[in-house]
This record gives sequence, structure tokens and C-alpha cells, in this order.
Amino acid sequence: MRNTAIAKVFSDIADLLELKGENQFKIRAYQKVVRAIEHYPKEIRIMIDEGEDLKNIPGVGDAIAKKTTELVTTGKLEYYEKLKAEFPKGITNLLDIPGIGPKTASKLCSELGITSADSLEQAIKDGSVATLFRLGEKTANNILQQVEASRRKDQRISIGEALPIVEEILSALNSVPGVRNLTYAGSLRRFRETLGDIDLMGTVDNPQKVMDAFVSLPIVGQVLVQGPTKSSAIVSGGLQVDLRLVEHEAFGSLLQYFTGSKQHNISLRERGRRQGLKLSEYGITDIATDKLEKFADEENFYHRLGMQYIPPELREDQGEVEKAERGAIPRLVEVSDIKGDLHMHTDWSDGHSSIKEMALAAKKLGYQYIAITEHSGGRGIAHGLDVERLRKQIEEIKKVNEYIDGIQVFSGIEVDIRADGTLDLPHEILAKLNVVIAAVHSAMNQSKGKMTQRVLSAVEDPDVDIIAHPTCRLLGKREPIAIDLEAVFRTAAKNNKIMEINAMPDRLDLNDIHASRARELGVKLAIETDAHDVSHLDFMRFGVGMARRAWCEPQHIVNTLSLADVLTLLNVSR
DNA sequence: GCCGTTTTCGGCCCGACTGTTTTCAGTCG
Repeated sequence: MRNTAIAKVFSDIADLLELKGENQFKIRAYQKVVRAIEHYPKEIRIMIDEGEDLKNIPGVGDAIAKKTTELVTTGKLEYYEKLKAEFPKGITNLLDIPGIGPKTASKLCSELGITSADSLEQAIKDGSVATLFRLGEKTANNILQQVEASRRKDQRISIGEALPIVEEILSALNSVPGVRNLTYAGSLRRFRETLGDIDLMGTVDNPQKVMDAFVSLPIVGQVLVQGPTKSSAIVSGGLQVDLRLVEHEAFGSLLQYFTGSKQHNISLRERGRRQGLKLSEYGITDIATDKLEKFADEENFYHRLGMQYIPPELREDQGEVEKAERGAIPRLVEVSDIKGDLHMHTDWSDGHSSIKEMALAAKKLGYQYIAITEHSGGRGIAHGLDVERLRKQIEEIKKVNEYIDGIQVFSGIEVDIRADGTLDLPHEILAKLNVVIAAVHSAMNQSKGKMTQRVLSAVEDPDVDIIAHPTCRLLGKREPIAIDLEAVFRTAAKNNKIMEINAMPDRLDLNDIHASRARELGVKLAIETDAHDVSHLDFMRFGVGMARRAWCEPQHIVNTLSLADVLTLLNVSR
């Protein structure tokens, strides 16, 4: 049983306890543990196998540790089964509708027998919902609108789709006179891979002018709310964007508050409380004197609490607050640390730019090296290279290296790992390359056991340096393959092989949780764009964001190494 | 149900908004 499945059970328990009207702090304990387990880098199944204490997970105590063990070892949890039996099936679905909380849901269920969005819609339309105590016409109507909206609502969008939209809006608003400070917050600032909505905020001299400019942007469609300090609108693609403007003196605490995550902020406020301080978006209040201290920047907000500044990517309540108190927040990898890119395609296969164009663009980014890694041809992937064309490309790369100074172009390949685990090109040619990346591109429905063996044989192949996009997922389009990553990471660590953090915004593979686990196991990581065009080299920032969420420092990422050091590493790994 | 630089018992984050009330419950972020 995977962590996500365990988290789902505890999330259901929290919902059911809410419906039951249980002690809210007990409910919160379950909710807290859901977040902790969802983001926990190590599979709990493995922790139990290895006899590790589950109470090492923040928020897990005696009771939940015992329940987790029962759930993982038997596949069932008696407490959960009993709780479920107390309620009609499907009732927790009502909690997913915005505007319906536990009180309303249990009222709808017990008095009208409603357990689904369909029966709810019916009951609102025939007027029975509006007759319930503390529910009226307006509330019923609002709920109806939410039911309809949730039916047509788009899924969360990927960060790669969102960021260009956001930057377009920001650059348009930045040209309005009187704008002093404008930025994005929320999950986007934390670099989460998908986003539900966008939070923008800033400090300005004339809020009304900026709000007017915002709602009249061409990209903005329906305006939901428009006020002097807060506006909400739907932009093209169905994405909701909130813009909030505040006084300059409180920018730091507001940015901190709206960056979240919610659990991080709760954790922070608990600490504050123990110091006699009350934290809010307006600043920090000394409870004894009721004096409010304002913060124009986030750094001083954290320092006032006696801790280091915490980078947004780490604010997930995964132990970062304790570490910041001890001064143990690491110096995370930054885009400026990146000295090369080891995975890209050119017009030799399915890319759009030439080798020379890629090299010049990379040089402009300040890189010392790049690797050209086309697809191999055996599986019929778009214009993949066979042995003959690869030989020719090696020659061509030599010429480019003579022509261009200041950057080294490596010859490489992204060789297909066939269904049987063999590579798509022979040893003779692979041995001539600087970089060999291996990846799965076909037969993705193999069983977990078969797929794991397939990838393991590539990891153990002496010709292979790097495993690319290890789960093969495409955000919102293709589920990850079934694979035992723990086994892959352990074997990679033993064989000194590199795992890729693919920076393409619809891949982000390894993701943050996987990359974090790989790092813990001592696996070397490479952040690679998989660029098919010079413009794709900019994807590096998405990969770096993922790596930062995985607590990676420069030393964990091989392409922060200098040219000389990376060459040594690649030879050593053979 | 969790947790400890006040505590192994008694606490547990904070504020805004809405619609329903007649002072506040419920929900959200």
C-alpha cells in the first residue's frame, strides 16, 4: 500500500469524524497526518519492513502509528470500516462542494437523505433545501451554482501552463504608474507542480488604478469580484486569478501569509504562540501588550520568530520550521548554480533547432557544457538515430566544438530501453559517446515487476550514465508507469548512476517527493530540460524548483559541476 | 489524537466573509 493510499484513508476518517461532530482537535490531528504522509519521501510500507518507528513522521503518535501498521500489514483498518458503516455511502462527496462543510452535509443527509451532487441539485430546485434551519434561499442558490461550477470546472493546471500567463499579467500591471511591488504567492511561489488558482499581490500608490487595469486586461474574461483591495477574475483557460493590494508596510507579512502552505503557517503560529506572539497577515502582535509589529519583507518576519528565512519551496510543514529554528536550513540549489544541460534534442531527430543554435543559446545562459542526446531509432521514435547517423553526428559535434569557443558540446544519446530491458543501440557505439541517457518510451503497461527489472537492467548496464524521466508520467495526460523506484534508487546509488529530474513542465519527473527520496539514498541527480528548441532551455527553472522542493543543494546536482568535474564523473560512472 | 524552553495534562492558528440571525454559526483560505 502506497503512502497516497494510506493518506486517503486518514483523509476519509477526518471527513467522517467531522460529519460525526467529533472533537475538532482530533479531526485536525488526522488532517495534519494526511499532509505529512502525502509528502513523506519514504514509503511507509518500507519503513515498517525495516522496523523504523512511524512516530518519526511529524504528527504521528501512538494511536495513528498503530492504525497505520494495521492498515499496511493487513490491508484493512477496523476503526475505519466501523466508522464508514455509520454513514450512508458517498456522503463525504458532499464535502467536496465549496460552501458545504460538515454541518451542512450532515444536515442535508439526515433531514433530506441527500448523499450526492445529483440529489442535492434536485432538492435545491424543489425548494426543500432552503427550508432547513439556518439555510435560506441565498445559501441554497450559492450551493447550486457551486454544484454546476464543479461539474464544468477544469482540473488543476500545470505550473508550466500557469507561469507564462502570470508573467504576462504581472508585466502588464507593472507598467501602471504607482506600482511599487508586485508578485505572485500561493502554491505557484512554492513551485508546486499543479495549481488550483493564482494569487497575485502587491503594494501600490493608487490601488483603484491597478485594479481597473487588471480587470480590463485582454486576457481577463469574467470578473468575479472587483473591490479596491481585492479582485478576482477568470482568465483564458478557466484559471481563477486573485489580485490583492495592501499597504507597503505590511507587504512582508501578507506575502508570507498568502504564500502558505496552510500547514506551514499553522506550524509557524503554534511556535509564535509559545513565544507569546500572534501571527496574522497584518504582522506579529505581542499578546501581552497587544502591540502590532509590521513587516515590509519576509526575512524579518521569520527572524522576529527567532528562525532563519525559509525559502517558499520548503514551506510544506515537513520539518522546515524546526530546522529553521536550529539554523539548519540548507543553501538550496539555484538556477545560477547550473553549469550545463545534459539532455536535449536537435533537428537531427525531433527537435527544431540545430546543434550550433543550441550551443550558442546555452553559452548565452552561461553554461560551460551541453550534451546532445537524440532519440535512438529502433523503436521508430521521430527520426531517431541509428548507428550510422549517430557516427555522423559525433563528427558534426566535433566540428561545432572547433567552431564555438567557451562551451563544450558532448555527444550523447537518449537510448530506448526496450521492453526486454536491452538497449536499442550496441555497446560499440555507446562506448564512443560522452553521455548515455537511457529511458523507457514504449510498452508502458508492463507489470511493476517486469518494468522494474527492465529499468534495473539499464541502471546496471556499464554503458549507461543517466536514467531519464524515470516514471514517464505526463501531467494531466499520462499516469506514471508502475515501477519500484526504491529498488531503482538503491541500485543507482550502488552503481553510481544518475537519475534525471526532467524539467519539462508537463513531466517534472522525478517529482519533488521522489527526488527527495533519491537524495536521501545518496543518488546523484541531474536537472535536465529535454529541450527540443532553444526556447526550451528556460525550462531549467522548473526543474530547479522541483529540486529545491526536494531539499537539494548544489552538491546533489551533477550539472552544477564544472566542465572538468562533470567529465571526470561521467567517465567514472562507466 | 498530538505534544512539551511554562505543561505527561491541558492546551491545540487566525481572520474575513456570508447569510442567517437578533448575536453568531458555518465555511474558507
